[in-house]
Amino acid sequence: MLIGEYEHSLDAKGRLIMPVKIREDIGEKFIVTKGLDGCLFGFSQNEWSNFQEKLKTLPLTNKNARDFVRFFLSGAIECEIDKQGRFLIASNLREYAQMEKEAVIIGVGTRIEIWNRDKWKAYNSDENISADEIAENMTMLGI
Amino acid sequence: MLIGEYEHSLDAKGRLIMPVKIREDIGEKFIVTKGLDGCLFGFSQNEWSNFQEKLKTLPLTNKNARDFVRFFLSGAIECEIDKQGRFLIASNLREYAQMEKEAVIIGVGTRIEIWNRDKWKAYNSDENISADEIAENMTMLGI
DNA sequence: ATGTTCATATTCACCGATAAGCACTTTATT
DNA sequence: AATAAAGTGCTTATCGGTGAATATGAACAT
Repeated sequence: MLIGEYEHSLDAKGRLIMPVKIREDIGEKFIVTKGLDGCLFGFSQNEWSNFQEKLKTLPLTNKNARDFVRFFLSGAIECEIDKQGRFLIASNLREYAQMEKEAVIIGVGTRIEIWNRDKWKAYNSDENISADEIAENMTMLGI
Repeated sequence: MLIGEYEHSLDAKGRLIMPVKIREDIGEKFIVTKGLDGCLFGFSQNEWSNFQEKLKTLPLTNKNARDFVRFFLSGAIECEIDKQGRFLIASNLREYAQMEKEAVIIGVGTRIEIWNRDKWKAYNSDENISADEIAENMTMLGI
């Protein structure tokens, strides 16, 4: 189960440290894709396989399905954690998520998310996310 | 599994670099044909057989199906990757996909797609691809 | 407080992938 | 046969990815 929030910085070549506490769970090789709200998603090999299987079932003839599959697969890259615990974020993904220097990695159960630090702060502080609202939604979900 | 997005440029003769990460998967010889949404499709020999098999199952009595089959088969050409990792895109296919200089190759699971860079950017613009729709699809797939 | 260890940050050097230019070969056209 | 156009192959330069070395800083033990 991936949890926690970790702040780190990209080096000049666009590499990022994978926090030790996550490294074990996500594995040495993992998949990074474009995510929602301007972040990147990171999946362990296992989680990614599940996801892929589901994508395979979608029909080529349906435009909506093509869009969906293109979004995730074209945006996906396999990353490998090097001896020093870093991984390279491909330049198109860096661009998509507007990553420059300061980054935040958060654990979200089945995946991690990689954010531009400022965007993450904004996303949280913004009345975007209020604890009350979250609690309300939880009730709706029967938690 | 073919994934990722790679930006490269055609040389004066219409040749394109095949990204290293794709080269292995797609094989030295592969099939390029007209694709949907204005791009070109590229299949490994194996995936091309699968694809052909699927086309065969379509009912020839249906005009729509006949058109569909003709579209893919008539445009198909076998390409070979040269020692320097490039392949030539036949001129009729180049014309079809409006390839001039800047190209994008994306991996989409069982095939690659080759796009005119600008068309790909336009396709990915906000007006075309909405995060809400993607999120909705994710929910439907239980991701 | 001091020293030790481990995680993260930063810098540098090297190598391979790609871009670009050019020359040669083959095919088509006149 | 001469010329043009398209296709193929080689060479060089540049840039990004990769690995190594070192520095910084936090956590922990003595």
